[in-house]
Amino acid sequence: MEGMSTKMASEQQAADGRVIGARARATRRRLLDETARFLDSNGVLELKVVDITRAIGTSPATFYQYFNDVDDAILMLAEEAGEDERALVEYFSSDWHAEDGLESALDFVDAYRRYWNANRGVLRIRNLKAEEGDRRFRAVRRRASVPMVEAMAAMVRNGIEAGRLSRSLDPFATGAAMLAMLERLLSYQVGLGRAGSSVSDLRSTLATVLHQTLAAPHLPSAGLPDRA
Amino acid sequence: MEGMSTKMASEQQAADGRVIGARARATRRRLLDETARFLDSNGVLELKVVDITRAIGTSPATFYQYFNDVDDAILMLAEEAGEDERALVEYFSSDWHAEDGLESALDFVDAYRRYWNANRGVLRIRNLKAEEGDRRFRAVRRRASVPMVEAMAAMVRNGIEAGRLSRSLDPFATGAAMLAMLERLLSYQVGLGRAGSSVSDLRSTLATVLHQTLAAPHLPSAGLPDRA
DNA sequence: TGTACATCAGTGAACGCGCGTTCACTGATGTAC
DNA sequence: TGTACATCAGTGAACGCGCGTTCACTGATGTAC
Repeated sequence: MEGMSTKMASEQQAADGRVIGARARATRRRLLDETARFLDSNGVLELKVVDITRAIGTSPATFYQYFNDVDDAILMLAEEAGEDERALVEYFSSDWHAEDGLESALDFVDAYRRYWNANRGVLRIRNLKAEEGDRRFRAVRRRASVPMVEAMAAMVRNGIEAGRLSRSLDPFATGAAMLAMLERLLSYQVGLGRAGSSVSDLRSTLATVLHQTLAAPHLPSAGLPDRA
Repeated sequence: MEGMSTKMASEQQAADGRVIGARARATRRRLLDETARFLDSNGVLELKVVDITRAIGTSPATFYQYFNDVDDAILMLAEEAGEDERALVEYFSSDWHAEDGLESALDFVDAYRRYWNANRGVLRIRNLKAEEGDRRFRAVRRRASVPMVEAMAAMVRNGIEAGRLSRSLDPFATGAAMLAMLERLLSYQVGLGRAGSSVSDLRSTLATVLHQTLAAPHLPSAGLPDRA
């Protein structure tokens, strides 16, 4: 349980602590990838070590050379996904108030969608476990999302100080709300399609909401009175 | 499988189709309630019929008199929750453009929070199953959320026609996005608390985002130019 | 360059727990007369 | 009002599948000389 250095532990050691070579590392990778594939297609509720290992033509015993149990493997996948998620902060370094601010928002939405689609199975279970109170998954999720939430919070803070945004927004909560919207809505997707909203409707809607919530541009008709 | 009238099936028959009396109905209720309690506290992943039945001092065999399996029970709980969810549309009948529009939004947020907290365990698994592709859970969720999403979509449609809202919003997708934000953010709650946003920050943030996205009031400083 | 030995990597086959599920039964409630 | 019988409701105890997990082993790769 103790004794693993957190950083990159996933790439250095077997479950018994022994250092592993290149061949072993490849096997471990295949196991992780296959686990992710199963999470994408079949879901958590019927995830079985036997299936995973058989699918890549290896034996269940092999799995236990690298992971203590399935959760262990999933946690590592979640950590990897987290690294990709953290990388998304870069999309908040451009100036969303500029003329082409909505473009920046669209770029971010697209990047987030790619990220989500590449990791949906893993993220689904990460979030479930986190919500069910698993401390390890809580921690992984927090580490992944805080940077992005903070970046959005900073924009809101600026906006409030500049008088562009309502003081009834809490910066951090606003960031979290925006992230929540993205996460959840992307997991709908299919259902939405049936209801008549295309992927591009979704895309521009998300970008618009993000943009106006975080950067408060003028609306096309800003300054019109509410209807009487 | 076939042959059950959808409406109120949960209150009329045992798993074998036999009509049941008052005593049986009470037992069934206790089973459902206990299932919900387990979903709240322990989560889906370790839900066991034996535990549920033992907790209310009855036998696993009893469970199977009323439900084909655990999913069956959960589906019924999800249907019940759905009825409560549908009832929330009423909060969109008041005029969110009125002077006290933000109050309307706050009322809705509070109601939604009560709803969510009363059903979090069930909703969590309903959404998970729906996302993993289970048709029955998909259907239950759709029936529950479409009315609310439609109500919000209608507000957006009005707003766009009146020139108050951006044309880059797709009405239905916007409604879905707002619902997504609520659902997901409420399941965070705990994590947010630790990060320094209180429940009341959360409340006013959600209400503000909803209000400005759906009803586009003037902002405190509407009409100011973007910063140069 | 070849041989012996050490270490790394992988696995077949079985064990056994835990749980879903069922069956044959007991007990409770209702009803006819 | 009491008794007999029918139906409803509940359950103890066991069966057995499916899966996680392990152990003792084989095969592959690396290294010393």
